[in-house]
Amino acid sequence: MPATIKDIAHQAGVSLSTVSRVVNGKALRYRISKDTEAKIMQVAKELHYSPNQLARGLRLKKTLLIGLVIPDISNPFFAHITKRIQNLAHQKGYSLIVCDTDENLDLEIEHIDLLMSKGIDGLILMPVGQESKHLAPLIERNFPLVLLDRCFEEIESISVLVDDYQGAFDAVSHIIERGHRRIAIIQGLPGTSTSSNRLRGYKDALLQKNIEIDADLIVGSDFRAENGYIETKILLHVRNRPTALFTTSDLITLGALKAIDEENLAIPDDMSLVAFDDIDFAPYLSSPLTTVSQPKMIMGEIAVKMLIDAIITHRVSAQKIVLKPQLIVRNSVRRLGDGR
Amino acid sequence: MPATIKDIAHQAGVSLSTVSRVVNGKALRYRISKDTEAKIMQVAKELHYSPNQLARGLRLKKTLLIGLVIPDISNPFFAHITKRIQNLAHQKGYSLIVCDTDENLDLEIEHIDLLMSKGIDGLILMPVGQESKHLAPLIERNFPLVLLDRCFEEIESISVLVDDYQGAFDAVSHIIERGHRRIAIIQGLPGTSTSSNRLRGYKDALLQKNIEIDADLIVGSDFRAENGYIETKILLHVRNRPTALFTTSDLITLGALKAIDEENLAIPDDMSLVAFDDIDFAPYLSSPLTTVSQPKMIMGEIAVKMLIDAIITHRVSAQKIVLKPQLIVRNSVRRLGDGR
DNA sequence: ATAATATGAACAAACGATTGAGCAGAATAT
DNA sequence: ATATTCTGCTCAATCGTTTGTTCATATTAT
Repeated sequence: MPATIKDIAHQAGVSLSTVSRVVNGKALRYRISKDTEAKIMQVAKELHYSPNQLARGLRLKKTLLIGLVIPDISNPFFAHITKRIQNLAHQKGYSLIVCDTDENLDLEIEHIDLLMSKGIDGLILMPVGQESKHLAPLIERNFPLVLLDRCFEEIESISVLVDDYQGAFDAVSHIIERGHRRIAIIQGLPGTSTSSNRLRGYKDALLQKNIEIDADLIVGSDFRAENGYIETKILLHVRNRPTALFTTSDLITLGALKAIDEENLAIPDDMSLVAFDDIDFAPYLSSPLTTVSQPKMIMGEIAVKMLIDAIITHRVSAQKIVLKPQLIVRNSVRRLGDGR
Repeated sequence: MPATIKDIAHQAGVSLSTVSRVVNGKALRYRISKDTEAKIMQVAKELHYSPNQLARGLRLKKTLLIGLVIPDISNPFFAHITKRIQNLAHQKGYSLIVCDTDENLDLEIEHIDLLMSKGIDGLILMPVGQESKHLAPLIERNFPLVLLDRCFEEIESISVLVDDYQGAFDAVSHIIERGHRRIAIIQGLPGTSTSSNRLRGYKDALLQKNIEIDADLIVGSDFRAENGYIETKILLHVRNRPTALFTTSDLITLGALKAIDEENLAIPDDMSLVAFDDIDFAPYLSSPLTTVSQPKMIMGEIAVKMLIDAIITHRVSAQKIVLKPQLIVRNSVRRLGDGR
């Protein structure tokens, strides 16, 4: 039962409209006398008045709420991005409704519908990524939407991405330069832009060095740790085992590490590995990990800025912003044979 | 411009109230004919009607929104809890507004005020923890509030905690049993219940084995990585260096690891370490970490259930639920001298 | 002294949904 | 044939704000 504008009006002996104008700082514009203004402000203070944002949102058709839909918030990569997004959004006056889809498209659709019904002013979406037709209505309506990390060819929207192709290309090139020829890739969710671009980078790096692509070395089906664990377990038992692994997410890496550990193998002596997503702990693993680092903070920051700009100007101009990843070389790739 | 109840009413040729009743499934209770009901439902489908939750919230005084205020979402411990909370809340029909306070009390106060003005139905708060008077108004109003991870003596509320004292006691006892006598503790934010209870556990474990408490070995000022890094750096250069470290959060641990690594020391050979918060990567560090594991999922689950119960029954009965942590022994504590 | 302008504030509709009360007409009872 | 009860719906108020319009009264001009 917080105080309302009505309570203030009553107690100050003025009308609702006058109170509204004063508390919104429109006193002079509507020629409210200094006396009345002071009186109202004082009563407002006494009653600890705080405007009901629901009513405000209903009337103004803006809620200062933005939705964030994310595949897995327990993934440090997403957690860091979320932190930056929440932080910056709050600075700009917006609150964040956070939804975790668990990489599940149905849940994603459900969450987006729910968010829309809650009247969010804009949406930052890190989509599951295999389907985009549920976004069509938003695009049509010109609803402020920013796609983050993963994008769709067929959709005209604001997208903030990192150059997954380049990241993968650099990672695999690095492995090759250290003398490896049998390099496996454990990919994430097939069909997502991140996965397919990373795969393309992997293939092109091999091709450029005239290394034949072995379909048996292309495995993986999602971004979670179990996937990394299972695929690594299998790869370690295959005849003609690969000498190096390219794991395309930090969680996949985690699973791979577990499998390698269980088999009593060491990195990089028995198995080389390059990971995607630079996690905080990477430098302190049994073998400091060489990884492709993504500019998480920047991604979050740009996403928020683009979104809020779209909300305010009410203009949504489709564009893709692509950020460069960086290969951080530590010590998880062994130099083989001809290794310089 | 989503469809409203009015649009449906117009198109179906009935009144607003009838539409409202039908779409809320109250058709029979209000004796709406099957025909009318069918007609309305069909129009609703066609128009992709979805109720405006703002208007609904205003009228019903419930928003199906709950606030989650958290000290640092990039901390894996909090990220995991958040994931469980969001997941369960969504299952129960609630959405989550997530706020990160960065362990800053002013921000916490600001966020709580903002959340209240947005009309949240309830609040899960992992407080910074040094101050609680800003919570008094909520308690007085009997507002549904669950304190998670950290609590206050002076506040009567629902609290979901882990037994930090026991966790610390077990951890330090384990270190002592392996022959250590000079054991340092790097604590988090002083004044928080977690920090002081962990410190108490540390002291009591030493006392019980007749080891004198050395104030120089009690350091640390917050839960972040920098703190762990700085304090470890100093501890490593002090005369009569400790042989073991008890780091009281995963981020502190991260900083400590960095410092130890920089000094070219190895765990457990040159320095033993027991951490708090069992992180995913713990088993894969240079030396698998012995840690105190907290039941993150359970914590989140209980918090949500208690909160929603309080929201629904509208009864807030103060109680503290204390969960037991578990010491997971890996390989980061060296056996010294008399080590059995 | 009368007309014109300024000043300060109140009225009322609207945002979209919910809900108790009311009101026709049809069906049944007397 | 009249009174009563059902049926099936509509009316109108309400939630807390915002804002264009109106309307007194006071001030200035003529």
